[in-house]
Amino acid sequence: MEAKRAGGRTLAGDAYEAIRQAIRSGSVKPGERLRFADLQALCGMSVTPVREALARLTAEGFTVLDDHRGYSVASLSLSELRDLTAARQLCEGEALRLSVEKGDADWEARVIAAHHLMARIPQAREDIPSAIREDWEERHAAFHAALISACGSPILLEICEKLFSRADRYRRLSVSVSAGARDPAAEHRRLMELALARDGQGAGAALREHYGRTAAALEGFLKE
Amino acid sequence: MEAKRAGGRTLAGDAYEAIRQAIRSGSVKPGERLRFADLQALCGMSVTPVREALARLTAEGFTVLDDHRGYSVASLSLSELRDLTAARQLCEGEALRLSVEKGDADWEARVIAAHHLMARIPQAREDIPSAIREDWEERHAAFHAALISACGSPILLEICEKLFSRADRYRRLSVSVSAGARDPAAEHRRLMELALARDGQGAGAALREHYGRTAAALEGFLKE
DNA sequence: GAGTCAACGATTTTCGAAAATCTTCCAGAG
DNA sequence: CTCTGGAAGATTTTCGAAAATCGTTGACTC
Repeated sequence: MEAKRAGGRTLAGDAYEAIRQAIRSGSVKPGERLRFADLQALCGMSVTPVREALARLTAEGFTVLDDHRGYSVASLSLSELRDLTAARQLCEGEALRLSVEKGDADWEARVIAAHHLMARIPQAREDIPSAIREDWEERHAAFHAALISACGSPILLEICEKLFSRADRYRRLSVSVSAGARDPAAEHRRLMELALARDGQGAGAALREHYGRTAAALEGFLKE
Repeated sequence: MEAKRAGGRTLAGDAYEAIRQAIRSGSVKPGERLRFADLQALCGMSVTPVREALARLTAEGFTVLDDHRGYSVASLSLSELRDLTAARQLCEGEALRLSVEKGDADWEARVIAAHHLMARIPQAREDIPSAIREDWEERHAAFHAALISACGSPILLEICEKLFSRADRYRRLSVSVSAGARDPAAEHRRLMELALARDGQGAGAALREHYGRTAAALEGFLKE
């Protein structure tokens, strides 16, 4: 959704990555308050770039701002998970349908390549089977992005990307809760096959079901 | 989508309002570069709150950021209008369908009240018929927000609000281009009647057509 | 004992200048 | 004449401290 930072263009970009990583990995917990003093120590910089990073994270739903009370990590809840799932089913389902309809041979190649990269490595870490592998998560995001990449709507793509990254923390929970109970590899393969077979309706339905299962695996594990 | 600022909670909030207003009113043009020196003079404050305001505006699509080259006003284009229209038809159409399905008597009252307030004043200014009245635009936004307010999905509401405000600049153009050619009052009334009659499909279709007409009125007027 | 209010401590928010970066422009070589 | 190199100027980005604000504590009144 924004300019890609190779890792050192601006300090604000670095701070964004660092804080985002701290939130995703769980080293700062949902609902926890984020003090500027701590974040400055963590990122090794002054307050200004940290402030800009938090502004971006807030726009993406990772943090929340209370005037004069500062920022804190957004909470996780069952109701937000349901809401997020429904929104993703609507937006990404439609984007996939459009993409299947409009995609050319380049798009097919992108989908196949992304799927191959993702299928090549296991989802969970070998040392901690309840934890997700960072590189798998990256390739997983790339696969879903590739699927909808031919939809022709930058705005829809931006919405989908935001929703996808916002669902990231729930996805991690899902892996640790339902380790081995599902077969995500099969679901992804089926998704790809339907898309390449130009079955837009079927692919959309499979995607919605795919997301529905992830959400269902977390029902009962989250309160409220 | 964020905490409401009564007008003086933080300077950053004031800067956000001021710059947003400058962009919407057209006193800074699409594509134009926004220098911090100018904005500081405009807002009467230091660089820090201006920077935060621009971060928020960028998240909402009003401005764009190039690393080390600063911010500039987002351009208008025919392709973005089409994209925006399609996204709004998808998201707001679904939100309206859900709202009609779930809305209670309070929701009905909110819709009727919001429509009454909007219908009570003319859309265009009396002195400059090609310019939109600020208070009408406010009530127009409130009416559309009321229609979908019972959809039960905070995330979908946030997306719709962002898309609606992002379409604001196109809407102003539409008024100046097609002054008198359409009858938006009738469209709004029909929309309300279908919603109150609990015709979710019909209301959704009417909304999509409503947006389609606004977009069509601008075809040929925008290049690219 | 309950309630009010002022002062304190912690934290955010803002400032004004310094540092870093990009763009432009001009001189000099090929 | 065109292209490369580099210094000057303009602008963004970052810093460290000052100002403003919020929550709390504790004394004081009723």
